[in-house]
This record gives sequence, C-alpha cells and structure tokens, in this order.
Amino acid sequence: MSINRLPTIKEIARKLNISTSTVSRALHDHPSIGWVTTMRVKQLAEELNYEPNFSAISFKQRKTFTIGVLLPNLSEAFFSTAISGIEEFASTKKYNVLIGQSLDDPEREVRILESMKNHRVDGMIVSVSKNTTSFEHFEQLQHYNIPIVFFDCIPERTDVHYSACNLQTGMLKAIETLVAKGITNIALINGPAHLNASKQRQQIYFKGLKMHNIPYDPQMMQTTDLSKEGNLAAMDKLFSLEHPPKAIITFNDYLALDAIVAAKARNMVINKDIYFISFANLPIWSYMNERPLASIEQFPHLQAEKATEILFSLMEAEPGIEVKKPCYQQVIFDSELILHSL
Amino acid sequence: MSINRLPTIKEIARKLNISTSTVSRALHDHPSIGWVTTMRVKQLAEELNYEPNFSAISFKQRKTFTIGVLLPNLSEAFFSTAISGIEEFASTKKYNVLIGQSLDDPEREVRILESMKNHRVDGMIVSVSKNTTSFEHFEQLQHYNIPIVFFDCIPERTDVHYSACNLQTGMLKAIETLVAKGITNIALINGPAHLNASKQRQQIYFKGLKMHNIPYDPQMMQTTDLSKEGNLAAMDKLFSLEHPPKAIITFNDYLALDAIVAAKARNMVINKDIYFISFANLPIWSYMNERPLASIEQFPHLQAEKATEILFSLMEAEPGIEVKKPCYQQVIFDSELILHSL
DNA sequence: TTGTATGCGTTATCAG
DNA sequence: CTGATAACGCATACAA
Repeated sequence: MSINRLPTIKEIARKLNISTSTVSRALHDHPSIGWVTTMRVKQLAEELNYEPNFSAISFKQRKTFTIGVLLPNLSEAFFSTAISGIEEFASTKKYNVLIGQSLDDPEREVRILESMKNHRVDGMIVSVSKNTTSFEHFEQLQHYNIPIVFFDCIPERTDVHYSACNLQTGMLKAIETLVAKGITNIALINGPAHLNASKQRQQIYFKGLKMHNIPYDPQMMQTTDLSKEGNLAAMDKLFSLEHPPKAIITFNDYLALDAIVAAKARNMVINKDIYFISFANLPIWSYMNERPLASIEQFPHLQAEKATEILFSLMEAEPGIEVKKPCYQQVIFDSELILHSL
Repeated sequence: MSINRLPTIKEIARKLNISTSTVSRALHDHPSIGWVTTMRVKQLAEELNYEPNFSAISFKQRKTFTIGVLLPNLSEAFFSTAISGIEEFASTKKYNVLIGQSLDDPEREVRILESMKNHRVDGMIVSVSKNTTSFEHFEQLQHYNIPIVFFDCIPERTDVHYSACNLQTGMLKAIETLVAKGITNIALINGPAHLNASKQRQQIYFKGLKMHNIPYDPQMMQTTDLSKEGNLAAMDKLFSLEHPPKAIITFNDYLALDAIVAAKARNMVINKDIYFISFANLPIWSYMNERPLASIEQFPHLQAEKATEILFSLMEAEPGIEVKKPCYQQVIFDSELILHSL
C-alpha cells in the first residue's frame, strides 16, 4: 500500500479546525501563537508524519537551499575529494548539493550552468573546464544574483570570488630542493599552452630558473595534450636531447605516472638517474615504489571548504543591502612541497 | 547592474497582450495555437531570455526532475566513478543529480534520506552504508512512491530493485588461477564480520577451497576493521603462522596496499614469494610496480549505469497503472578476474 | 484558436 | 492571539 499525497498544513488545519496560517506559524514557533495551539499542531504534525514540502517553499521563497557544483570531472580524485568536502560543509548548513560535470567540454558547461540557473540554485561553486575560453555563461548567472565562487580552476579575471592555490610557493621550493641536490638541468613537461594552469607553471618555472641563475633552454620545456601518447612523446623529446634532464617537473600526477613508466623503459632508476616532481592529484604515492621525489600539494579539501565558506557568506548576505564597492573574496592557499620519504 | 526577477510567462503575455495560457501552450508547441502566435511568443521569449522556472514547475507537477544519489563516500574512487556515470546518464535525460554521502554513518544516512524525501526527488540510487542494519528509512520512501534502486551495497532482501555485482565468478576464478600455479595455501583477509560484503567473500572462499579439495584452516582467514593498524595486524597473524600463506585474497584494494607494504617489510618479493589478489577499487594498479597478481573487477561504472537505467524505467512507468504483482528489477553483473600483466 | 479560472503548499500582510 | 486572503509561476480543464 502506498500513499500518494504527503500531508500538508492544510490537512492539519482542517483536522484541527484552525487556519493554515496558524498551523504554519505554530510549526515555526512563532511567538504570537498560544502554547496550547502550538503543541496541538506539533503533535498532529508528528502523528501524520508531516514534512514541509520543499518544492512549495522553494517556489514561494525563491530560494532552493541548494547549491550547484560544477566540476570538470567527478571521477578524478582531486575533484571527488573536493566535492566530498563541499557536501560535508553544505550538509551542516542544511543545504543540498546538485552536481554537474563538464567533462572539460565547454558546451556541456554552458548547458549545465543553464540547467542550474533554471533550477534556481542559491549559489554555485565552479571549477572551470580546461577548454573554456569565454566567460559569458558565468556572467549570466551573476546577472541573476546567483553568486558564483570559483575554485581551483579559476578564470583570469579580478572581478570574481575564488578560492585557489598559489603554485609558486611549492614550485619554487621544488626547484630550490633540486638545486640543493646539485641538479640544474631541470625540465618542465607542461600541459596545453592555452591553459591558465600551464601558463602559471611556465612563468614560475622561468622565475625559479632565474633565481638560481640557471639559463633557460627552450628544449627543456615540452608540452603535452595530457594523453598517454602525448606524454610519452614529450619524454621522448627530452631524452633525445644531447643533455637530457636530470629532473622533470610534470604538469600533474597522471602525467608523472606515464613519465615514470617512460623513464623505466629507458632503464633509468627513479630517484637516482632521474628525479620527478609533480603536482598532486593522487593520494596514494606513498604506496608506490617508484614515485616522484616530491609533490606540490594543492589541498583540494581546503580549497573546496573555503570556497563553500565564501559562497555561504555571499548567500547569507542580505540581498537588499546593495554593496557600494563590490569586494571580491579571493583566498589563495600556498601550495606546499611534500617530500616523499623514499 | 543586476536583474532580480527572471522573466515569466506572465510578462511575455502582458507584452504581447495575450493570456498566460496561450503563452504557456505556445512554448510547448501545443497544436491548437496558431503558428503566428507561437512564433511571436517564442521570439519574445528568446529576446527576454526567458527560462521556465523550475521551482514552479516542480511544485505544480509534483515532479522535480531530480534524482538523489546516496553513497557512503564520494571521495572513494569506486563511488566517484559510479557517480560520474550516473550524472552522465541522468544529464542525457535532462535530470539533475542531488548527492549525499553517509560516510558510513547510519544516522547521516537517515538524515540525508529525509532531506531527499522533503526535496521530493523523483527517485533514488542508494549504496547502503556499511554500518546500516535497519531498513525502515528506506521503506518510508517506498511508501511515498519514491522508487529506490540499490547499487553495489544492497540490503539483504528480495523485495528491492538493485544492480549489483556477483563476486563469485571473479573470486572462484581467482582461486582457480592460484591453484593452477600450484598454490594451495591461500589466505583471506576479510573485512568486518558483520558486513554483507564480508559474509559473501567468506562463503565464496569456503566454496572455492572445497572445489579444489583444499582443507579450510581457520587461521588462514583473518579479519580487519580496515584501518591501517588492523590491516597490518592481520598480516602479522598470517605471517606468524607455522605455514604462512603463499597467496592472500584481500577484502579490497586499500587493504591490499597495506598488505603489500607489510609483505615488503618482511623482505618478501611480491608476485614471487607472495601473491595477492584483491577486489578492485583503484584504477591505477597498472602504474604500480608491486601490485596484486590480479584484481576482481566489479565494474562500478556498469553497475551505476544499470541502476540509473532501472530507476528511469521505474520513474517513467505510468504511476496510475498499479502493478498487480510488483516485480523487482534485479541485475547482477558477473565480476571478472583481471590479471595484471607483470 | 484563444481566454478565464483554478489550484499546487506555503508564507506574509493585513485585519480582527 | 488568530483568521482571511493574496501571492509565488505555471499548466490545464473548461468556456467561448
């Protein structure tokens, strides 16, 4: 047997011969309602197993108590860690989390954003797809007063809220560590040139070299589309050089995995003949035998939590009070170099 | 500058001096509306950037076009793979995905389920928390005609829809493979005894031994609470035996990681002195030097996709038509033994 | 072919 | 302290 309709305040009101407004107020502990009435209402509500209809409330209040989370890929460890943190935070605030994954396809990104907008999410946390170049679809949401906080993959603009990670601290530390070991021929295998993430790494790479008076050799910087083939090709190029690198900084851990395989195929001993330093995506290097010397940790959990915190501060701000000078909350965590004990 | 109110059909109606019903019908390509009117409406809608208000529609239609997904932990690779698949499937059907993680805490599970119910999700996909023993909170949803499809961690009942994985095929194959290599002292490190997942593994383990006429030695079956300490303790016990095992089947990959570390600490060579076979959670064994001989693959992506498919078939079924004999859709995939080339 | 009226469940405003 | 009423945005049965 199954009930089709959940009980409503109307029903409670009818059974108690009082008005719906009284019921509504009683359930909200409104001070103007007498204690007796309040109790009677609450008791019947309990008996009937009454639960407020969220759809109705969302509709009426123009507020859904739902935040949207749009990430490139839910199955990547980095992002699933993040989403786990977001869900935990949101659930303490009694908010729901609606998810979407762009799969790094800008079209999907636009569609999902549209869908989230129509769903009237109260706010969004977004990590921008790798291949996104425009910003209009985000602007549209701002237009409708749906706050967005960007997270990790942030757009190159100053007029946005974000929580991100400063690659510089960890990456310079990485170069410093290598130099301290007497290694100066340090290569960078970077991601696609158009990515913001790649540009950052490149700049810091240059800066790091300069700080240690290491001349920049263009051949020591390769790029890959991050496919396995691309990754191996980049390694091929580096090792066909007259002076191949003694250390390689890789765009991310997945690339590092391929790079390590490639190095081993050349009979090189990891952390002896060749050193790797990578940007952390994977939680399990410690279990692996052949791993980078160190990882540049970006703290997805921290970033995500902070982004959620910012989002809630924005959503909780009185919508009526127009802020004269919009001030953007921008939090940057320092990345850290985590040495893997070997 | 920001607009507070999104355009509504009312607004369109007013600007066009027609009624809201006409607008509504025009936007739905209702055949009774004249071509000209329809076009005029659609054009203005386009101009105004009109988007139907989801909250209002959900409210009116008593349908949210949202499915809820409740899993133990979003950051585990197994589940994030699953959720990625669910999201992909749902998005093709224009459904949204609301997520919740129980963190294996039954109380959280109840709360989240309650929240999903109040949110009037159209259906749910659930992987039951490890520590859940009761079933009432699920029954309640059924009661309100919210279909549930269980996935992977399913309750021990026959009156539910589910998509799960048959561990037997892969696990028997595993034992067979070991026996074919001449190995008969095969241990099992199992999870907590109260888990359904553990019971299954144990039974199949017994069955497998019997099939090959291997006597069961109780000392060869250890359990762990899956903490690092518990895992190492289990290994300690096995290796303090007079005849320690030559092969170990581990409850899951995380346990295998610890077990491999423990074996190495004893100067054993993996896949020579000792063999491991594990239940697959991790996608990256292929990159690891010391890995199990094989993994018992449970196809989270397939399972999740099937669960979603079942859920949609249930949601799309005419709610008016009462099925006389409720028939439960129960799909079981065979697990497969994936040998890791070494 | 189009318009009018109604209701979904809740809250807020006003009036008593 | 409590009740009547309107409103939120949309879809639909009914009327014209």
